[in-house]
Amino acid sequence: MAKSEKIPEATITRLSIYYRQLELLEFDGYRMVSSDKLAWLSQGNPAQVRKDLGYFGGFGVRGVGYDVIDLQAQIKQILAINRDWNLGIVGVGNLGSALLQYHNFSERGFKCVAAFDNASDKIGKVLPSGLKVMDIRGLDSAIEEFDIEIGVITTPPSAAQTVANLFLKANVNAILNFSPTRISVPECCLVQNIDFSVRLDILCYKLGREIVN
Amino acid sequence: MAKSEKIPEATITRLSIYYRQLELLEFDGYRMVSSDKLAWLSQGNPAQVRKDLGYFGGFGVRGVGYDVIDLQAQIKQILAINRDWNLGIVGVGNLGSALLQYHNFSERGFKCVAAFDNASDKIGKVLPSGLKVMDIRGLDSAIEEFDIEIGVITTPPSAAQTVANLFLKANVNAILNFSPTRISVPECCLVQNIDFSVRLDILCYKLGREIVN
DNA sequence: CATTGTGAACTCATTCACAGCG
DNA sequence: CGCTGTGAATGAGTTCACAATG
Repeated sequence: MAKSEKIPEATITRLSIYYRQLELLEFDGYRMVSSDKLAWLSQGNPAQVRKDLGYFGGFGVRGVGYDVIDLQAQIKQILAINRDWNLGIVGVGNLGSALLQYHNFSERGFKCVAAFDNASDKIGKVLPSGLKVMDIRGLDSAIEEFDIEIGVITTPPSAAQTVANLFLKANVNAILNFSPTRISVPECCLVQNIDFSVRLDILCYKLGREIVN
Repeated sequence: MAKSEKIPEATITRLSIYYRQLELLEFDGYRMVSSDKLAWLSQGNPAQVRKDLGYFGGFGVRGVGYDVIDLQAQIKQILAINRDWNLGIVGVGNLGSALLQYHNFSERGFKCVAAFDNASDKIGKVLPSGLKVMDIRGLDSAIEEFDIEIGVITTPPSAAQTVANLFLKANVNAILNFSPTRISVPECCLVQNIDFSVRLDILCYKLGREIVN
């Protein structure tokens, strides 16, 4: 019952996954779902589903399950995705460009409101979305103007720390870092790393083991 | 000493990160590094560094540290990234196209050797890399021809499971899944998910908490 | 009576602390 | 003497098992 126990980050990850399954369930016309079914769909364990949800309150009905619509609303509220968030992307290379057009972001309320680069041949270019690439030197004022809340780094690794510092100076203290390096930031700043090659390395490690064994 | 203890996946993740720092250390001219320094660079704990490395053998010299070059070689061997791996990418949208040109992959020995889509306006198109987009219906034979070992899914979520099944049928049992959905595969198949919006949801959750508290 | 909610048990991962060694 | 390697201690996260209940 919303006891302020420490909540594992893995729980938050799973809530996000449950949420997606709930969308599909609603689409398929389900009104209620059991922890058993939700766990199965999310490739998890029913006890875990109940415990995860239990951290935030008793959303279920004993003997029946969880209301598909209601639980979506609850999770949206918990994850604070019941509103839009403004993203600013730094680094308009291949990956940055892809993210700027990525439907999955806009559909889910993540709005790319500004794009920055330091290369003169990119600055001023108008992207397919209609957004004009801005000079990184204007980051500070743009953050205020566009109310950017989350910074996205899609630069080469050598520039990542510099960009992070710029975000920090401009009071953006949530960063999604796609560059394959760890940036160092003060306690107050939230970072999520998405490092493709670490993921590939893990696959290779396991593939390597398999072949050996 | 290579005791076949169970090794945490987190250890593998960290090895990948240590490896990157070792590259930088070598570049900066360092010959030796202590667990203390490597931990600091990798934003971890020195005891953890030693334990992680200890799972695979005693690579260090007491009183001195680890040889920067030698440790790189050891980690490459452990992660099985001391050779190239062939990737096949399915879904030549924004993200897929970005990955196909992503330098970080090719530099690290991950070779995109084939690209597939099901949209007739994409099939046959020649990508900047020189690769020609193939019809997904030719996946099976292409996998053999190009010796594809790792399948990359960059399709919309609705197609992800279908693509995964195609990979499985063609005996590709390592998948990097960028679609924001969980695919279900048999035990023998390795999957790594890279789900951008889950990462963003985590940031939002924490941002939401901060504002409240 | 099926299914939730949750303390207790358990499993897995991290950190400590120090013996071992170059 | 300094730093590694590692068993032991701690801490975190998951699963069990069952009482509570609509």
